[in-house]
Parts: sequence; C-alpha cells; structure tokens
Amino acid sequence: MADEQAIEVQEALEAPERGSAEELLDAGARAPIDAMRHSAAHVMAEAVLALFPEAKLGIGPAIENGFYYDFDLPRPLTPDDLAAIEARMRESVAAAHPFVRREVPFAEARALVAAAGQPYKVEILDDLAARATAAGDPPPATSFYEHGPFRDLCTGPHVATTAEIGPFRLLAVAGAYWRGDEKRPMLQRIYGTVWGTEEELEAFLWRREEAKKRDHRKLGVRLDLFSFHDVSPGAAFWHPKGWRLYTTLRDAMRELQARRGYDEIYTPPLVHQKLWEQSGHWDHYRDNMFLVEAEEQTFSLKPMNCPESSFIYRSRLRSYRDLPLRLAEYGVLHRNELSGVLSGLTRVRHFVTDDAHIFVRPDQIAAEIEGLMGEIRESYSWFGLTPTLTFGTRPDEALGDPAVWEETEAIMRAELERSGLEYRVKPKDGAFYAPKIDIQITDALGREWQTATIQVDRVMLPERFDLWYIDETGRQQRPVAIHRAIYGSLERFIGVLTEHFAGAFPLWCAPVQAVVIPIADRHLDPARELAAVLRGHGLRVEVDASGGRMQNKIRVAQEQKVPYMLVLGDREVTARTAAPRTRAGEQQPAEGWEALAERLATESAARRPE
RNA sequence: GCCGACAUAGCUCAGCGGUAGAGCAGCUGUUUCGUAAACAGCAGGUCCUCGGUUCAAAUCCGAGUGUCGGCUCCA
Repeated sequence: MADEQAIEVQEALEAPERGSAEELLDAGARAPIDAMRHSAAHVMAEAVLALFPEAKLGIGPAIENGFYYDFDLPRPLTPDDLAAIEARMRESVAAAHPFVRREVPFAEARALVAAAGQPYKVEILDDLAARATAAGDPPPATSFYEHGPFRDLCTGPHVATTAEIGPFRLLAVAGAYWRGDEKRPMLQRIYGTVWGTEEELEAFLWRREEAKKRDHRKLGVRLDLFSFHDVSPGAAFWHPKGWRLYTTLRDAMRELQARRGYDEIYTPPLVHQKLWEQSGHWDHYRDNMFLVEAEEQTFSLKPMNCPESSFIYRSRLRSYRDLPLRLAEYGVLHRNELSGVLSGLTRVRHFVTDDAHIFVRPDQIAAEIEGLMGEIRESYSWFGLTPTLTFGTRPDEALGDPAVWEETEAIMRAELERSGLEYRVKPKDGAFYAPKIDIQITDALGREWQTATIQVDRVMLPERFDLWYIDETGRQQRPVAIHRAIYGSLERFIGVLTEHFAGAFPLWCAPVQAVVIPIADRHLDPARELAAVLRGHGLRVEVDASGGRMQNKIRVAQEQKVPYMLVLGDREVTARTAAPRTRAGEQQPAEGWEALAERLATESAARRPE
C-alpha cells in the first residue's frame, strides 16, 4: 500500500562529494573549513551590497563544498554580475578585514536590522523571539559579526580575518524561495565553493567537470542508449542498445529472484479511482497521479504497485504453509512529477522498479530480512558497489501499535548487525506505516545515491486491504508485507551506473560486448562468421563493416566503450583466430574462435564488475 | 508549479536586423590498410511553435512547449 514513500525510488538524494575535506582544518589558517565557508558567504554579501545597496539579505550558511547566500535583488543576476561580485570579494579578502563579534541585546539588534532595511533579518529575529516566548524564555541574546564595511546578524563562528578565507569560486545563481516556502518570495541564491588549499579547489572543480562529462544524459546520446522527446516529457525512449542494457539488468535480477523463490506477477497500469480511495492515495497522492476519464469513470495510471498486489494475495485463501509468498513485479509506474524537477533518467514520470511484496508470518520477518540482505549484497557486487544502509525508525505520526513497531524495529536492527554491512540510524525517518532500511551506494565520484529500500509493513497493506492467512490452529492471522526494491527504478539505476562507469559498463551488461574489426574488406565474411560463433554463445556482438581503416574502427569502438575489440586480418583468418584488444588498451594474444567465445561467455556469466 | 538561463544540420557549436555556417557523423568515390581519426566530393535546415515589431527577423518583443541550474542545508 503505502503512500509516496512506499518504494521511494524517486527520492534519491544526490549528495555530491561527501566526506573528504569537510571537517579538515586548513593547515595554514587553522580554521575549520565551515567557518571559512560561512565567512566567504559574509564577504559575498558585502560584495553584493556594494553593487546593489538596495539588496535585502536572506540567509547565507556554509554547505557541503562551499556556501550560498540568498538575496532579494531589483533585477536578475547575470554571469557578468557573478564575475563582478567575485572580483569585489577578492578585494575584501586582500584587505584582510578582521571579523569582529559583537553581542547585542535583542531589542537593540532588532532596531539595528530594521534600521538597515533588512526585513528578512527582522523576521528571523521575530521568529527567534516567538520561539523563546513559547518556551517561556526571555528573548535570546543575539550577536553580530562585522568585517570591514559589512555587518550581519550571525552566531558565527568565523575565521579571524577575511584573508584566512581559502581559495574560492562563485559557481551559480539560482532561484530559491525564502525559507523554502513556495508561498514566500523567490530570492536569488548565489552558490560558491571554498577550500582550504588551491589543490583542493582544483580537485573539486575537476570532479565537477568530470561529473559533467559523465552526465548520463550526454553519455546516453553518445552511446545511443536512449533519448527524450517533448511528446513525453519525463519518459525515456529506449534505443536498441539502451534496451539491451535494461533487459540485461532486469533479467539478472529475474534470475536471482527465481533462485530465491520469487514469483513474478503483472498487474494493470490503469486502475479505477476506487482502489486509490481505499489505499489512501486519493487523499494524499492525487496530485502526483495521472488521471484518465473513460465513460464517466475516473482511472489513474498507477504510481506504485502495492495495492494491486493485494488482489493477487487475496485471490485465494492463504495458509501459513504458503508463506513467505514473494511476488515480484516489474510494473510500469507513472508519477506526475512537477515539470521543473524532471531530470534525465534520475527524475522521471514513467519508470519501472524491480519491486516485490513479500508476505510473511511475523515469525519469518528476521529470516526474510536476512535473505534480502544477501540479495542486496550479491546484486550490488555485480557492479562492484558496496551498499551502505540507513535505518529509519518510527516517525511521530505513525500508524499502528507502538509496541508492534518496537518489536519490528528490534528484529530489523538485529539483522542489520548480523549483515556486517555499514549502517546508520535515522530516528523517526521511517515511513508512516513501516520502519525502513534504505540502501545507498557511492559512485566513482564519491556521490551518494539512494537506490533500494526495504519496508516492513504490518499495518497498511495487511490491515487496509484486509489480508489474512489461516494459521496452524485454524485462526485468521495478519501477514506482514515487506515492500522491497533492490535496483529501485531501472531507469534511475541505469542513470547512476552510466555515471559510475562513465559509460564503460562491465562486460556482463555492456550493450555491445565485443566488436569484430576486419582489417580489410576481404576479412568481412570471416568477421561475420566469428560474430555468429560468439552470438551462438549468447554474446552481444557487432561487426564493424564500415569502409574505414582499422585504426578508425578501434577508435570508434573505444569511444563506444566496447569491452572487447576483436581484430581480424590475414594472419587471424588463416589461423581461424582473432586478436582481442580490451578497451583498457591491452592487446591479448590471438585466440581460436571457439576458445575465445567460451572464455568471453564464461567471463560474462560471472557478472563481475571488472 | 516557481525563479533564471538556454533551444540553429543526427551530434558539438558559430552567426545576434540584410541570401544559413563550421567540425564530427552520414552518403558516394578512391584507398584495403596491423591496434585511438586515410583522402576527395556530395548531401543535409519550418534557425522549437505561434503571434507581434520592422521595408526586412535565426537575430528584437510577447505567449506556449521542451531542456538545463536551482527551489532540503535555517542568523
């Protein structure tokens, strides 16, 4: 059942560059990097005020990699403005203004910011006062930080002088609602990055460039995997190569699921309104659903599979002996995401998840989770990824008996421990109907993505859809419904993999596993024969029949990131061999066709990440 | 949805009031080549859509569509 959080494949948090230098001190300045970044925000505000005296200041915190500051300005900023602001900032840094802290009584502080014509700052203070009053406290003491001509309401801390701000760069300007509230004014947010050393700044900018190069939206076009068209925003058109990748990933998961005792089902994508009323989506999720009218009835494209799987569960009487019942479904889902948030494959309106609903008896929860951990560990090893886990516990407004929650959470926690995988706990971060384990992966550029999720639901599906089974004493019992996905959305997973591997997919899932390269046209027929031999072993092979030179064919295959290039010239044709070259540039000794086919097929079947 | 930017050949981009351009890819021909680009020629466009300004619009203005950067980080 579940609301939007059920299988939250869409909510991946892209958190660029975690860890690294964040908490490090700059050796020279001895200032924590956050103080440096926050100080840079002040310096930027100083520069903006110098250029736009009428600017109203929002907030300007340190963030991952840098800082931002929000401004209410008379006109939109241009890239030229950014350059001008950055130039003024450098002057301020060169002037080495000391940061001076001043403690100021509340009333005086309020008068100061009001006199300065800073309504957002006044609002911040009024909020603080209101909160203090609500807690029965007197208005809080406040502090200002000053440097040179600039003064800002601020708790600090800051570096000693503006000269201690490390190498920085302004990055972008973007709209941001005041306090993240779409009903409040839209401010202009300027993002910047600051680092302790020039090398770190360069490294950051390099990673940023590299991330741009690896962007799956660009690689998807270059590798001919998929395309997007305005006739269906937020939905990929899969080209033959992309679809090969897609089906290969899906079929690998199907193979694993078959081994693990899953059954696969398929339920209709178009479902009557009344189901959504029963599930609760009609009240809570309608805005995100695509509605379709037919004969004065309202249907919706399903945003998730859960409710319909309950029909299959209830299609016959279930015995305790039938459980666990593992129903996997590659259902086609549609969610009407706001047009502004769509982004390549990672934020789409149409997608498919490797979804499953597992119905178990309460005494089977632990064993099932243990099994799921194994599934996750195995499938992520295909890509050389090590998942990290996040355990979300009971939120404040949760459905169901707190005692049952506690019991479930205890079981899950024990299994997390046993799994040996790294995990963190986010208290109260569970779905409102189920504690959950979210799975994150960190890609080759250190970016973290959320993919899979496991939710142990003892309320929503079981109760709301009135599911039960007959126990050994003949009584009706509620099953537990475990919602789980491992890849999450295939679309998104492919987007993440594309960026992780920079398009150089492991052999086992590469859309084209080998290209046969005839040196001259007289080698074309043998090349086709070789390709047939390889295809006979289930390999995905192409022949480069273009009129180009061998060097050019290698270059093309190299750019297409094909794992193996099999060169065929006079020597090889005579000997019925081929000379393999890997995309890493390694030249391997010529090998007989059959032996080569067997070797590559074995390598492929092993599903190794390379 | 909201703020800003962008939309020119299959791809990457130039042109920014006066006859639509390049590189790559494609096609044709020549070359038949030994591990990351042979040579030559040809073809390729409602300059996103609709409306407006102008003698004249890819270019300026407005609306629409799509794409991109953001809209969580609370002095």
